[in-house]
Amino acid sequence: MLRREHRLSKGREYAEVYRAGRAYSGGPLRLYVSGAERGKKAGVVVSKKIGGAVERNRVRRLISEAVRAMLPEVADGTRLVFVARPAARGAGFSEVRRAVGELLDEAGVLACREVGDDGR
RNA sequence: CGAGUAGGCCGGACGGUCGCGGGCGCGGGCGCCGAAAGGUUGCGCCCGAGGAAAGUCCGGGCUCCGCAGGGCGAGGCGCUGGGUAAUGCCCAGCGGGGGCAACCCCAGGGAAAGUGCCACAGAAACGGACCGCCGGCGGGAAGCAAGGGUCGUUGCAGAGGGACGCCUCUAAUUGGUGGAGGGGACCGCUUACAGCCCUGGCUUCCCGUUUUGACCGGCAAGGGUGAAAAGGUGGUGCAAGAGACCACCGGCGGUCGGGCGACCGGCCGGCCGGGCAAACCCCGCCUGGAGAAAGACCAAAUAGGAGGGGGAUGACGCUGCCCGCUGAUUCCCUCGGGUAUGGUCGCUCGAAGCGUCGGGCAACCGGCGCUCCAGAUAGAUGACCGUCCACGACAGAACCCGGCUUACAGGCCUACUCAACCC
RNA sequence: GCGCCCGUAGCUCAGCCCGGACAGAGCCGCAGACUUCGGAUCUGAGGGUCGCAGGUUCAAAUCCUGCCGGGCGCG
Repeated sequence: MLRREHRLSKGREYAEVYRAGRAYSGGPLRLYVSGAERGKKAGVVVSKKIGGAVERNRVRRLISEAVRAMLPEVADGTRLVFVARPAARGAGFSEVRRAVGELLDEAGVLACREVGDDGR
């Protein structure tokens, strides 16, 4: 799980990303991206279509862990919302991490590449 | 060793690196976010989902409704005694049912308070009489008509269909067995007349010699129907019968004894009474409403507005109705706006857990000692690596407890029963 | 966190309250008739664990209890 300062906390913030942001889909996930003045925040949405509480927690934790590992590479002033699609049911960590990386790359939010590979 | 019954326990383990939520301690406030309230850091130590956290089916605590009131209604529960904060839960027993047994199952009050229902069949579904049996009213044989029953998933008959390596005739053939007629097991349809049995009647004959009608009276055993038929079985008895009487059994009433009680046992009386209350109902007991988005506090207030209607002749609320209580910048509807206005508390120490001693058959209760064991708020348990095994099921707290129900890979322990064999 | 409703033929529904013996209707599909063929029409047959499991009752789609699945509403 991300630190609290890097989480989206209000329903209003999610609605803002949905309304003003762009959407990208790939594999088991869908990503909404919008900008902000400062800070980096991300949220994860897993609906009941995925399964029971245990399975939903499992999917959300895998996504959070993948995002946490890549967060230093994300540009400042970014709002992210990941939505799990039905294919995410029962996915492994490596699969989720690859999907998160591809979506972030496609969205063009990995601005701090020049920092180097010590970012993780 | 095998088959089984009951109860209880565990729910992958260990180590390392990175990461998340909370508590405590120590650096110190600045800075930062915010309109404000308030929030936000680093290091160290400790803690961090379940037996069902689930379903939300019961019962409570807690909070608010001024109190938690009375009556009606509605709902729930229903053998007895106990346990408990309380229960529809648990324990011990009683009664009934099942199992060779250990043991298991049961919404298990009232059917002489009343109403209702019991299809079809049957005379009749609760105070009944169809066929019958007996008496009044002798017996036998033959015939005739009648009533009832049965045969009957049948026979005879009728029209139809019809297997067939069947029969006859015809001689039809474009590389292929035709056409016509007959026989025919069998199949369903129609017919319900006949046959057989029982009952009484009429006629004739014979014996006998008071009266005669498908009548009157008595009876409820038997037949038959049904899930169920008016206590059961056997006997006595009688015109035929019957708890009319007798024995045993079952039920009911009384009484005596045992038990706190449900109930059990003995004796006496006497035979009276179908089932359904998870049908209405009667009796007894229980239940005020809303729910953590409960509720309290802080900050900001153009985050509140417009129109219509009701309201001190009592709105709204406590409650579905009445009484009683409360007592108003309020309540209801429509339109447009907004999308929990922001934050802190409530928030985890509790009918708590573990150990031990004592009481109790047990559920459980009491004493003493020790322990602190999630508390998030878009919501904390994850990723990677290594080792081991039986290769990991069902499944995630959201105010808190006690139960019930449901889901579940695999494993362990204890007690008991039955059967076979060995000593 | 509360409250309510529904599961019956392939589909849409009756029947349930007040239990009774073949569980019905329409549509679709199938077969036959009509037609040169098809449509329409007519005729016929088939198709059901009444969501699941227990219980009450002589008897359960119907009554009771517990589950499963689906849907709706309130704050």
